[in-house]
Amino acid sequence: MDSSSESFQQQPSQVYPFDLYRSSPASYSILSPLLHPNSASQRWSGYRQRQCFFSELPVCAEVGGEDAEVSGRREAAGGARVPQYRLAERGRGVASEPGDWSQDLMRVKRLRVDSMGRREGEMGRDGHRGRGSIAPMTREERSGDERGRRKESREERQRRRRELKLQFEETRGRLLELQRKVWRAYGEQQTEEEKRGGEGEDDGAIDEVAEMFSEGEGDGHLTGELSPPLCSSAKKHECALNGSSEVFSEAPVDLDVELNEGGMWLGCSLVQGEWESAGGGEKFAQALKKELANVMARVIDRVVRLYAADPAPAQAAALAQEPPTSRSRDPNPAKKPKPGTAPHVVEQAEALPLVIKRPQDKRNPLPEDRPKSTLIPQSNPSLPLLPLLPQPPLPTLIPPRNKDPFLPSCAPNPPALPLPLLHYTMQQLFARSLSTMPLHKDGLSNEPFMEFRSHNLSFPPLPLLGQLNPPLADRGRDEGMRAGGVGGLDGGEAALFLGSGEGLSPCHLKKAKLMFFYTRYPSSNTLKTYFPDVKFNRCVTSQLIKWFSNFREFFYIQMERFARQAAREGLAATRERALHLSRNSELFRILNMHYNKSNDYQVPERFVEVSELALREFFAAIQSGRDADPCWKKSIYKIICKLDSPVPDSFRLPGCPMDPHRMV
DNA sequence: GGCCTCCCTG
DNA sequence: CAGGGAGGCC
Repeated sequence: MDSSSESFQQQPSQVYPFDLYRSSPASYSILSPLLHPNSASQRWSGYRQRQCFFSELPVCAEVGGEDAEVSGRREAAGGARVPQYRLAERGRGVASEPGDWSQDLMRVKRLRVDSMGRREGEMGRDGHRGRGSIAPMTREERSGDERGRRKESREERQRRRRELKLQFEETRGRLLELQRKVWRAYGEQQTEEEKRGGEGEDDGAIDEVAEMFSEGEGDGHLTGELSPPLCSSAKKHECALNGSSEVFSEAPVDLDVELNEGGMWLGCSLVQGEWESAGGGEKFAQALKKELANVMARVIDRVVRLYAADPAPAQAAALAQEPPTSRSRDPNPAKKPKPGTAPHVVEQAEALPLVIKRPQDKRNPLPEDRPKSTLIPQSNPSLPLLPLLPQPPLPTLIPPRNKDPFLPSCAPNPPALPLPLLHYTMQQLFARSLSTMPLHKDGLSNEPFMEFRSHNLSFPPLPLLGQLNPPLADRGRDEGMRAGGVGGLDGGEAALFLGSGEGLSPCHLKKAKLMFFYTRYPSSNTLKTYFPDVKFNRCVTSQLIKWFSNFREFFYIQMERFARQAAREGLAATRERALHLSRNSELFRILNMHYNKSNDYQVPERFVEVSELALREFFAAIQSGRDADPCWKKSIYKIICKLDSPVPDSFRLPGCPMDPHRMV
């Protein structure tokens, strides 16, 4: 198709676009780790490690007083327990990144020691100031009172800090939970993909996700080794944007130092002076709240945007994950169609009375052409998003695609739905299902849809729906069209998205139409073979048979119409031209429009031949006056029904086969 | 009778 | 495209 896969070949250094743990932990906000589950699983592992050993540490602020070495050992001990937490380690883990981890440990220790030193220094200064500013002999009593008050207020502050840290922990826990869900939803297969990525295959996908997440973000956090622990310029900007720059005018002290004993990371939203002073806790809480709100909004926004994004680049990225397959699309070389000769037909909505129909069905079923922006719901307009906060590099909150084989088998032509999830076409989902479907050995690799598969594999695994709303998603899978709803979808939308499993969907209709290119008279057994994802009963079978009956009807009507038109032509040359069915002819255009409305499948040459034969038969019958006989068409039907050709094996798979030549 | 197809109609 | 009637075939 194109060289898209090459364009996603990454240098090793590019594999981890966010490079989270090469920067000082102090350069990230408290939520940075939550936002950085890594585009690579090892980053996730690393993050989990940190989560482990940080959560193990006491929340109490006084931890900072403990011996750094002891603290280090505790960290190490926490780290040793990592494996049970690692979600995505599978074949990759700490061992693959021992350097980074130990470096991080050292950094943490160093920061902690710095913090202690700084604190002691300040306490010393305070004490000195106190001794110097208060006359030791003459104001002894007042000094005692003041000390008492100070002690009281300090205890109060410490109490507040503990409370705040507890709140921090709680919030962080929730975010972690959310992140885990998203991670599970989006798949934990990064490791496997990464392995293949060693051959440079899937870096593009990772990078694509990375790009998506880092888009519009400040790049200050992407700079490599050991960012300065204090506010970078970007962070100062962040402070300013947080409205705290004028309030916290002191030299900023990274709160990581203050808080990391509690297992938290916090950026430079606050400076130590304010934090320590009376009311600083309140400000701190406000700033924290703000940041949490921002980050939550962005997380949601990013997740939504990921699914709303135009699948094209994602597809391209995903292509690289699939082994290349043959470009030949027809098992029978004699029937191999010529590419690119069919006129483009504008996509239209279809009237599908028997098929589960939603009001949206009347709209354009292929939302690809719609502007992205309309597909991206603003998660919360009231929440400040990207512009308000120069963000740390956004993480691959959603890990790369899952290989979950248990996907709904049919992804119907998606109606234009507000939820970007439906942005993914049935073709994409169909292609996805390929990887897990048992296939006929012969011919499949030559199927058009196999080629499509090799070029279109970017879509989130449907288990995401299960994560978002497991019961409903399951219902959708189990009950097909009768799904009650998924996420923000209503029942029908969910059903359309989730595919069938039982009833017939627009996807099946489309597939049936494409099958008509090969077989005009399919037996019910044939239909069962080629609609494996349909639960056949009498009703469904008749409906499918009825579809083909309607297809034939339309076909023969057109043949008769054009045959009569040719018969009216006076000149033999004109007539001959009219009876030749080229891919540029009006008749072909009409047929293609009817059976291949989206024009994403190349009409097989065999169908063109059969159509022309039918046209000539009709013409001959009309010319000879046989059409006077009420049964004159039957002989033609007999001829045509013998011209059925085998349906490509790709149609045996659930979903809709796609012609790669049509892919843009 | 069951199934299939055609034909007509909406 | 669906519903339904008519006719043919097994």
